[in-house]
Amino acid sequence: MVVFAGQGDARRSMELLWGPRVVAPRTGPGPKPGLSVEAIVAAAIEIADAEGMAALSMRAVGEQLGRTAMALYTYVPGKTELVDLMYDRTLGELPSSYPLSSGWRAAALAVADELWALHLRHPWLLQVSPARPVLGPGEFHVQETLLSVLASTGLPLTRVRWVVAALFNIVRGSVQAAAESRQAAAETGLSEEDWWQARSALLGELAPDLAARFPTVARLGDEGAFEAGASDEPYLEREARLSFEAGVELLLDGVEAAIVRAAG
Amino acid sequence: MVVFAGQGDARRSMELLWGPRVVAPRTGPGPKPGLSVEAIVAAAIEIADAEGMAALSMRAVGEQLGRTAMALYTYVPGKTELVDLMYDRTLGELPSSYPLSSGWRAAALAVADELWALHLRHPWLLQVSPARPVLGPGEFHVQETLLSVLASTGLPLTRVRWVVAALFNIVRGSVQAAAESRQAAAETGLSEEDWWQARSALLGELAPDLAARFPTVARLGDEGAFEAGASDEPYLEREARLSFEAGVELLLDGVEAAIVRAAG
DNA sequence: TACATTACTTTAGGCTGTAAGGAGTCGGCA
DNA sequence: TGCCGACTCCTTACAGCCTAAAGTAATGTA
Repeated sequence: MVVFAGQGDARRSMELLWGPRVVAPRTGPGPKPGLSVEAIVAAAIEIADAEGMAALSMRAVGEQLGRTAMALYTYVPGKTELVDLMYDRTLGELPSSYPLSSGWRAAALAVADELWALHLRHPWLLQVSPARPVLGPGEFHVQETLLSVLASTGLPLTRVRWVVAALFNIVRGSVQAAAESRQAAAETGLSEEDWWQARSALLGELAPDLAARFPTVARLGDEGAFEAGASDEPYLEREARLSFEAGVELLLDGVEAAIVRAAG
Repeated sequence: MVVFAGQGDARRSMELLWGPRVVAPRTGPGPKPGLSVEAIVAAAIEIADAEGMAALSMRAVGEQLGRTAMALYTYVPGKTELVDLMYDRTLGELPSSYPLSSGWRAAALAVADELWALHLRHPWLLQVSPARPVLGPGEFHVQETLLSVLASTGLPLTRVRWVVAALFNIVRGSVQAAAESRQAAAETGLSEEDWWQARSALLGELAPDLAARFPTVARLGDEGAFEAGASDEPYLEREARLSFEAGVELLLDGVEAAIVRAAG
């Protein structure tokens, strides 16, 4: 049940994460490798993007590559490590240069936007990190990017670190809502409005005292917060995006306050 | 593969979430129920608390109650619904009254602390909500609590909503790091320092150009950000707690700025 | 040509959630 | 009293999962 991640496994993982991505062709006996770690990771990412993390099985990845599941174990120690690789490689996609010419705030917003888009392209990322930190180049790359942009505020790095953490959490949290909304719509076939309508009908029936028990939530509903609005964007998804934008702005306001305080 | 959550299932779920928790003793033929939904949920929570979400199987829950896995299906439609119930019941644990006499900021900090503690007591909560919103009383309770406290800032409710979302995300994100740290230590038996030491040794060996590639991260390391410090608290866990506190403060600073802006 | 080495497959075992059908228990009615 | 029907709980079974172990085929070197 409990897997002890021994020294050997840790080394192997780190080698895969940090090692060269194009392996020099082996010289010596034995058949030529038909696959590669990178090909396997790419196939796995493709599956997770298209069908979600639940559909990601070793069999499925093998099939995608015209092999059996067990063939993958020649290249990758196990599924855990494969997922770690997927995660880290994908984080590495984040663009790295953000001009500071328009100020740190604009740059920070740009990184946040890219991070949001990255997570929305690969929503399965959100199901990965419940594991411990992967410590791969991709993860470092994201940290470096965020840290360097926010270090330009002039705040001490030890404080910038917390800003980065909070920003990352806000992005992850809000994009999660958006991703869920997409997935729910795709899986059930129900449009979001239909789903919501069915649910609120049920709520009204099974919890008639809702407004009395949760007055503030009810008031929020009364103020039309949950209306679909005119845009075509699915409502939960728009909701999530707005929450993301507002959260980031709030946080950056807090950073600005900290800068003023430090200067004053 | 794809499960269509039809109308019937939705109704059943909502009934379980919102229905009475002590069921009136049935009158009529048939053996008396030996279990109850609440007993099953409690057993499941116990297992998840003690051994993590991965150890939560229908068989395990049944065993805990002296039954087989299939016995549970008399009370609960399936594992998904059971997890939803666990999630919602646990959120319902959040204390609900936070005096505003010391100001909204103190109250907001208090809620955040309780929410943090709640998640740390039940770290599996973090693996649940990748599903769509449960819409149970516990979830509403948390929303109501946060909303009502932050509504006392005087900001319009539609803006308070984003504050709540951001706050929730910061709590969840930072507590995740703390929970992971605990779990890793428990599973590997390695103390955190040992684990970290082994990893940084590997990093130094496999990625010797780390400082050049990620200068800001390296600078952070140089400034002693990753030192253990004097306290007994495990370092990653302390790190997570500090990140939580700093993130919340930053956010509330942002809220304060918004209040000033609205007033001025 | 024989051998060592490697890629890949097949087989198998122990998990998982849950569908299906059967056994046993009880309340109410004839 | 006897039986029916409802109900709880069980056993069995199946499809899927990850992966250990062993077997097969292909390849380069001695």
